Amino acid sequence: MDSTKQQRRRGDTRQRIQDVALELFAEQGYEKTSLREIAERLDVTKAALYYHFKTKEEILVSIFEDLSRPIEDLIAWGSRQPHTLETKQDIVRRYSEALAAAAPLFRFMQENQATVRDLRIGEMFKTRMLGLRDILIDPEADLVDQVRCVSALFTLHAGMFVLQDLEGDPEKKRAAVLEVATDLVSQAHRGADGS
Amino acid sequence: MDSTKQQRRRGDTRQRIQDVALELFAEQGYEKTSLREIAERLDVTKAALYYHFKTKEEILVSIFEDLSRPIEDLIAWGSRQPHTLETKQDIVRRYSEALAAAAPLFRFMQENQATVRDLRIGEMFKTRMLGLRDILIDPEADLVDQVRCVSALFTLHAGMFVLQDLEGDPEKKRAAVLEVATDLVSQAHRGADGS
Amino acid sequence: MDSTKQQRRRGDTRQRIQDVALELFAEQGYEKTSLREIAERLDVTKAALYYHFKTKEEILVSIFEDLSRPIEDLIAWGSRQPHTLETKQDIVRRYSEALAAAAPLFRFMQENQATVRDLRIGEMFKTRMLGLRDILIDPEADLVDQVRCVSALFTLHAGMFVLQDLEGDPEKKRAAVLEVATDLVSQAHRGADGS
Amino acid sequence: MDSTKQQRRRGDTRQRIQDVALELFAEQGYEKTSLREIAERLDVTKAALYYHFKTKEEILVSIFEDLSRPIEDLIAWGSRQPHTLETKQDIVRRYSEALAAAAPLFRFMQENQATVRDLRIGEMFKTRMLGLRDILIDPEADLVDQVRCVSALFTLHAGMFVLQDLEGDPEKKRAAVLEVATDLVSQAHRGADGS
DNA sequence: CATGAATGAGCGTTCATTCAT
DNA sequence: AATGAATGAACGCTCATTCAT
Repeated sequence: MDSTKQQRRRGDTRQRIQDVALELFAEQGYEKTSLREIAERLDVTKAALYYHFKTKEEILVSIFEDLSRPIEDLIAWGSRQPHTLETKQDIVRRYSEALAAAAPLFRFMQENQATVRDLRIGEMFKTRMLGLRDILIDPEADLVDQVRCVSALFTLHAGMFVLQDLEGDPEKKRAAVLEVATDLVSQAHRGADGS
Repeated sequence: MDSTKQQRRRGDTRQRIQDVALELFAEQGYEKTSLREIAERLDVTKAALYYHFKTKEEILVSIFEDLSRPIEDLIAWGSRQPHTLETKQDIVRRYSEALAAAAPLFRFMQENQATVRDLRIGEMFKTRMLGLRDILIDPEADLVDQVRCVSALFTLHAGMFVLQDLEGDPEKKRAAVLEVATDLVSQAHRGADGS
Repeated sequence: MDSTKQQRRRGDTRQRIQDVALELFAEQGYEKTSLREIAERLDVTKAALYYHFKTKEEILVSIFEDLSRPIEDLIAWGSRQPHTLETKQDIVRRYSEALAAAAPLFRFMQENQATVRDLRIGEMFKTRMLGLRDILIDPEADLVDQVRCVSALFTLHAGMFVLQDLEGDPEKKRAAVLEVATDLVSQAHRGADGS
Repeated sequence: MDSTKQQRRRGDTRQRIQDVALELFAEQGYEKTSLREIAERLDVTKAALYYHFKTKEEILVSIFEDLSRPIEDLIAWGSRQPHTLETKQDIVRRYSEALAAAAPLFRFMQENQATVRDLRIGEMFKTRMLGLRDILIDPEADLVDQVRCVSALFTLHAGMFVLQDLEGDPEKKRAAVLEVATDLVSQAHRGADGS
């Protein structure tokens, strides 16, 4: 008797809220996305959102926690490895994959920095980034080489979204971005090492 | 007879609005900065803002137009130069200077991309960026080299703000960022050219 | 346990908003009646109004639609009748009754023409009036007779409100107005027909 | 050296304000016409309006006083005449002319009754109307005949504007309206008289 | 598992008006 | 004869949030 739609909906409302919310957050920004809008798209009431999440911010936090777990794991793993070039290149490659897998979230993070900064996930994200940086950077390295590493990170982040405007096969673009990032990290490593 | 404060205020209110607005926009984001807040800081009423600007957006537009003029000029100049390596390096160096001169504005632009995207300055900014890109990139160059150029741009942008957290002399940091960016552009040029 | 007042309020807020709104709109005009005023009279917040209606205009539209339904029906009915004198007299009589039944609304419509003109109900109202006119007027009739019919309509409308200032039994006044209107329509019919 | 425009403007600003104001008041209504709008059309500042008039209401009052003088005179004249049918017919005819001469003002008065009611001109207008009514109506006349006279008045007023939508020569339409109004007054007179 | 009804705070904007110059 | 600069009050509207049912 139940429509398939209704059956599908049973029990997965929480997930559906997260999906729609992320979509809208990424598309329009956090502030400009209202709970009313999210609720309307899901064909539930605003109050229903509050059954599943305590606040608007909590919705975002839950999305962030769910989708950025692989990256957290990656960083945890990386911290325990020796700071060899191979490790660094590995990290860069895996990070590139992780970013691609959770692209909408990271697009959101990049485009809403001002907002995110004083939300709970702001601190979380910053901590992760610093963790990543510490894996890639040798603290006694040349300042220029340190910048190279940071630059590699930004290349991965921004590359993702800015290059979407460009023509061409997305996989090829990602490969190119990865190559440049790897290059930067390798140059930095050689600099620190080489003397 | 008049207090100095009052004298200072005569005639420069428009400028003072822009200053305070930019400060708050950069600090808290565009959406989270209310006109009430701006007005209170200036010790005028909200309505006074509307004497000088037609809308909230107009305040931002006026700031953008005033502060980004040097960059517009730079791009205009660059477009008329031959696409040699020297030109590119020159552009990168000058762009770095221009960014530093209007740092709060560009910090704002970077941290409020989602918001800015559907404001008038969104289009303006995008157009400028594409202009810059077209100066640095050779269209028939390798995809990887194209990414290098875009990466150089982002390094300049992001480097500015992320490296503020780091220890050390700001001028030295800017020099390091500039070096990495120049490097990237040079590598890209050689790639396109050399083969 | 609940106060009667509170019980009364449950579920009929929408209706109460319409009632108070119409009262104030008719008394002071649409523009000069603020949502704050309506809300205060009902002892709810402005935001509560927005739970029940999307905009201020929507409140008015809903009132109009609810109260002018009988007239819409009357016109629909009239359009399907033969254009005999009896039909016309019937329409006039019934229209007079319908106007009396929704007097505050029509008083409002008459006294706020400039405002109503660029609201959604402006068009609706105009359409209805033209429908009525087409029932009463024979298109090939003498211009003077056409005016008589329009005049009959205005007599009904205006009579309602202007004659309130006058002394005397309201029912008698309505009867007098109706007689004059019927007279005008009859004269017009004879003119068109007779010769 | 001066442009003709500027020369024309010398000294007649007050008049120009009235002209533009009436135009906008009639077109959009009193409330929806802001002083900013009037000032902009005249290419002066809002403050300039306040040099010539004390308040927004004063602008309207001055327009009303200037344009409705002929009607005031007409009523004054009428009050001193014997209440014969000829006088009444004369009044109706002359009133019709006067209305046509100041059409925008009377269109405004009709479409902004709710607003005008609590402005100074509200009282003035009402007084005039009652004066007119007292000329046309015999107090001991039948109620129906009294309604006929009021109806004649409304026919003149409304006819003016509603019939603009209709096809045909404006002068002919005015003549038709006048005929109906005269008719109504004559019938009323005969009724009162005849017995 | 969710809704219906409401709130309090705040927002961007507009308005008629004032007054020193 | 008019402007430049500002004000105070209000307005329509939206938002995240709450809570009894």
